[in-house]
Amino acid sequence: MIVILLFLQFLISKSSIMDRLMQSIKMDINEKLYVKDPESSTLGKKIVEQGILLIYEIGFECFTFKKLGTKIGSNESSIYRYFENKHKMLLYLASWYWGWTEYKLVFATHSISDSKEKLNKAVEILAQTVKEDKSFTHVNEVLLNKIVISEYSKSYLTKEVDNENKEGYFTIYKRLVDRLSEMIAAVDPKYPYPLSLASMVMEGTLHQFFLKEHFPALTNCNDKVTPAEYFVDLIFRTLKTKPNG
Amino acid sequence: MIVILLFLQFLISKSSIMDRLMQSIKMDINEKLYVKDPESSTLGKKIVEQGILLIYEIGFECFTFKKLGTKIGSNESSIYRYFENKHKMLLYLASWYWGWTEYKLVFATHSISDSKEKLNKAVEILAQTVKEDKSFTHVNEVLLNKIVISEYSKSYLTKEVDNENKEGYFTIYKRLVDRLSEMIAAVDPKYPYPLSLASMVMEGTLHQFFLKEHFPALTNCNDKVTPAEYFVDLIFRTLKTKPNG
DNA sequence: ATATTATGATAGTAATACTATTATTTTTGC
DNA sequence: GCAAAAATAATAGTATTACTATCATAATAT
Repeated sequence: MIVILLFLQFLISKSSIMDRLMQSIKMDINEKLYVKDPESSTLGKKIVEQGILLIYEIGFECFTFKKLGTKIGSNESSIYRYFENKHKMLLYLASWYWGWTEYKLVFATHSISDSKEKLNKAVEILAQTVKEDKSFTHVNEVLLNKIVISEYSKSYLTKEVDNENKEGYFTIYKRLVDRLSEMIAAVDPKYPYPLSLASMVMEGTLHQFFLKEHFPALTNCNDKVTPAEYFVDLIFRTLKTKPNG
Repeated sequence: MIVILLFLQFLISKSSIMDRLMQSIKMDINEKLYVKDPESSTLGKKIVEQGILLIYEIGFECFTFKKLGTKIGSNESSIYRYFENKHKMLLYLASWYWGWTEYKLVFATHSISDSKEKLNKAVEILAQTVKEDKSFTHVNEVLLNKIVISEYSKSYLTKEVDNENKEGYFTIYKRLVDRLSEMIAAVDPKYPYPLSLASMVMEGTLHQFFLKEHFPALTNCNDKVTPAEYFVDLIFRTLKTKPNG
């Protein structure tokens, strides 16, 4: 009996509820990032789905709408009716990713009242490896996570950042940094750099994953030590406290 | 009398010796990064000098050898005789920058025996704002620093990283991370993540400078709080000790 | 003074990053 | 079931990029 109950609980916590929730969610992405909402048609979803695969395969630099057109058996010009250019498409995909991450974060932390436990959970969510693709949607989150690791910086390291920031293209990401910053401040209201610590964790996580893959000599993260462990440890050392203590 | 002595000491520490040393230094940059050594001719130096200005002005994406040719009144094809392509040129400039930083780091820390003081100094050097251009060379370090902040990530976030890493294009940067990591380990040999902490500081510094400029709402660094202060504080909190104590 | 080397000028190619126009499907509303 | 509307595909065209190749000329070294 208890075995069955535990198994049920496992199912609920690990999969069902969360997954169903995620499937019914429509990401709230800045409308200026697309010409026509890719969620509104089959072709649009195909563009996003196969776009993710192609960017993952050949990298953002080599990725072109022409190649994507060939891959999906569609015309280049049709893709231009959904996205102005590949930069906007990257911003769109990034917003999708951070929106998805935000849902996971909010879902996993909202019911936690203890501020340390909450922060601990938040960092685990933000720095966790996206392992399985449980989605029934057209978005492969595992690959999208890898794209974000390798390409996200390129979306803001441009001469147009300030304008694009004003247009609200980075809103979701900024809100995530802010949420994390608030959780840090809740644990230690006297810590003077909650924003910098939060933005550093967000960006540093992607970087540590990248190093683990391409510069293993520059990180202590590996098969046994996850970026999440490193950052949880870092945060609680910095705030001179322990996750639970 | 004491005033004069103090003034002399100020001059030596702040400027003369260091500057002269730097001017006579030839950066030890991987030879595969250029076709012909730009240090070996007037045109080569001009390409580097004006290249830095142009990349700073229009950003790496918009930067082309044709535009640089026009700027220096030289032919596009002549630039190709120095660098294979703009990506290699970026790697070259980055190597120059990290080589220069390494000199500053080694010079400023080698005589410090106290490990905490040494680490403190190292972080200050790595995270310091490059304010003045004291150089008599063709390289404008202030602008190069800004280029590194905005463009360095693009030099390794590519599909070719692993090959280029094998070719040794990132050697100097890696050595810097290693040096910092060693200094961290010297202060706290039991700290389990010295490499991750070091690589995070190196990368995080650039990121905090970028945020300060373009996303001030995501950082506590500003006119009064420098990234150096934030990172020194972070490191010594993490290692559960103080810079001098 | 001449051979060598460096630089400049010109031309050319394939690919990129689009825009515009027209044709053909597909969808939908009645 | 049909016409109108909307979506997609096909084609063509432009300016720019990222080169390569060749040849001419200028600078320098012996």
